[in-house]
Amino acid sequence: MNNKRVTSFDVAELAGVSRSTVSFVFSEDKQSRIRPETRQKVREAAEKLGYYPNASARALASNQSNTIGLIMTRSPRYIASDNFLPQIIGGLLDIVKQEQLGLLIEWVEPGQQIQTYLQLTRAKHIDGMIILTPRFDDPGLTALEQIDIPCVLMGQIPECNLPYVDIDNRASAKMAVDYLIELGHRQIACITNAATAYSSASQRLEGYRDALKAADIAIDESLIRMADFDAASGYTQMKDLLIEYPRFSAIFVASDNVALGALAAIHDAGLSVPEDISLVGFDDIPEAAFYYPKLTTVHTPAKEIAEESCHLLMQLLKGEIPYSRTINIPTQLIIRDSARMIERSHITTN
Amino acid sequence: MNNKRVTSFDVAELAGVSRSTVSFVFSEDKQSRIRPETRQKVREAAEKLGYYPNASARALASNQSNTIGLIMTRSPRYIASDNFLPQIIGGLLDIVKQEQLGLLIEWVEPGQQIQTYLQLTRAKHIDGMIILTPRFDDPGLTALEQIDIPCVLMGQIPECNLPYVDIDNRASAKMAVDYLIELGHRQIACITNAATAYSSASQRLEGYRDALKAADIAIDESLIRMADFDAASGYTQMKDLLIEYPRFSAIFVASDNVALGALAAIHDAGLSVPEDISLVGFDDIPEAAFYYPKLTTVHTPAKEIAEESCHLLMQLLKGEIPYSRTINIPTQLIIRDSARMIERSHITTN
DNA sequence: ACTGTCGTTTAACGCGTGTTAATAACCTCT
DNA sequence: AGAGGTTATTAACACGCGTTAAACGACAGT
Repeated sequence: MNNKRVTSFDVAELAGVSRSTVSFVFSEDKQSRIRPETRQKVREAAEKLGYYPNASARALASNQSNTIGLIMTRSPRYIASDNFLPQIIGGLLDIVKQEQLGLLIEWVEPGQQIQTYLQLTRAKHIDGMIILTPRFDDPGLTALEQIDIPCVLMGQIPECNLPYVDIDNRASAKMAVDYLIELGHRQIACITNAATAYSSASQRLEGYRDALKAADIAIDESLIRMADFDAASGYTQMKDLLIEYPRFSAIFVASDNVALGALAAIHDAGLSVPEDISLVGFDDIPEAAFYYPKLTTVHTPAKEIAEESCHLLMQLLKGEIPYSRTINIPTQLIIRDSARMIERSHITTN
Repeated sequence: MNNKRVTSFDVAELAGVSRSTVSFVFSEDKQSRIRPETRQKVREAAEKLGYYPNASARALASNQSNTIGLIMTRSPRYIASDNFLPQIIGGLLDIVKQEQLGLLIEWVEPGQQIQTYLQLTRAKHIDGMIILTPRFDDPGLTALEQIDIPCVLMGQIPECNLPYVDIDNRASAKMAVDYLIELGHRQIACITNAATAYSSASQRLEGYRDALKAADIAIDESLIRMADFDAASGYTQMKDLLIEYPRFSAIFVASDNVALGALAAIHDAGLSVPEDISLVGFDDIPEAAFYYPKLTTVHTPAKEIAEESCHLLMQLLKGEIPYSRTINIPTQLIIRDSARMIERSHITTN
């Protein structure tokens, strides 16, 4: 019906007050300045007219957009098979809604990082951002350090001073591999979750190495493979591994997504888990408990990570000095069915 | 360094032209109005100063935000385990980036729909929106029909005239069940993907009924269960089904996510797929090809759906009249390993 | 009745850009 | 060289709201 746009002026007119008063009513913080009855009048008028404060005008005048950005560092092709993402988005949406903020999602191309980050923040599209799985080789990060833009990394980059929220990837991976060693395995392969340009991938790989070293097991580089986030890459890498070098009784796969593919490759090779090969995953995505066999894996509390990131970012936005600029979320090994004690039978099997 | 905000005025000054000229240069469509050399000068000045046009000011002046919204109808709890979502987001991000648009993600609570939709569009946070898996019982949709807001549904709602992009859920589900019937199955159970308030769920259930009717098989309501998007609900429903009513040789599970849980329940019951029970899924999420057994399922081209939705919305935004306001994307039955011809052995097994 | 005080309300300016209508520059042709 | 026509540029207003400083009104005390 009412095709005209409703502005605060209209509301003011109907309520019999000035436009400023309307503005005061709608900026909650200084409520004390307005008399309750006046505020009530304004609210009613706004309601009657169907008034919604214009976000752009507000952003322009106040110089804040009340929107934060979630920056993804992979291409849509890989985003599409990232089962960790929904958990992150779910967690963020929850908080962002409570806080009346908007959530903008963006994908940044390699090589475009600096420009994209600057564009997003300088243009005030967003007040601050959360960078999901940052990369070592991201030149934009140092740019962000210099300019003072509110920003939180989901994942840690060594020698980078930006605030971050992360798990201890290295220790968690070590915990997983330690478990395999405890079970008697000595020949343990590894498939990473991604290329080592991603900090989580290289850190998890380090954890794998740590565990072997601590147990005095020589590291066999040919037992290490790099996957690419998704099940398909896990399948490929596992298949290769089985063909080229079948001398291992256990494997640490640094992502449940990838592990699913690995499982399929093992099945296709006529072997089974954990009878022939023990497998420990990483992430504990919701589906991991339903894989066949149910995955023993490192639980990464995605929701908590999302929430902490969001809170940290909001503190930075408000100018509060956070208790700590770096937050580590504890992980936990979830023991299910995909790993077991090594058996003699294995040796004959392979 | 340059802590002052750079405005088009600064650029104009450096380039020795007026602010309007700068504005013309940055609004690509009317490029012809500016002499190439002038444009070049402006571009260089902008580059040197690190100028990024302010999004809010631009949105305010032009009355368009160059941002579209992706509206989710479920709670974060269910969003977190939606493996279809990454594909949608990946697809949208791809196009949105090409078109220089922003993508805002929002979750709408039941009961808040009208308010949320109005708020988002009237406040010009977004120019238009895509509503993911709309619900029958969403009163906001009729509101959207009346007011003229660019909007595309990902999923069809009967008696709703809003533009939509969808697959033919009913026919696709029938195709899946037809296949089971072809394989000789007569006692076929069904677990839906969600509550029937979601259009896709009720439509897929109808397709299941259609197939049985067409084959003159009586419909046994006790063989029908409703799941809730995720594997956990699939597990629960399947377990119930196996305990209460084990007289079926095949099952149609209207979502791969849910199917994963169902598979786990079947395994836990000591049965196997497809030896004891044949299963056909729906969606063909990327992981489906790696489940155990590899899922026979209906391929839903998520990326294409995302792209078409986005394109349709953009046409609406530009005021072009689209070739068609409703787009149906064809699906396809992907035959893998989870369904097979019925065997006599089955009868003894159950 | 007048002054002073405190708590409300308002006028007016600024945020940075898009865009129209008018001006200026330039070129061609007689 | 001047008129007419085309193109390049600019001045000025609009967009809707936040916010500061000033105006206003009520009220108490002398």
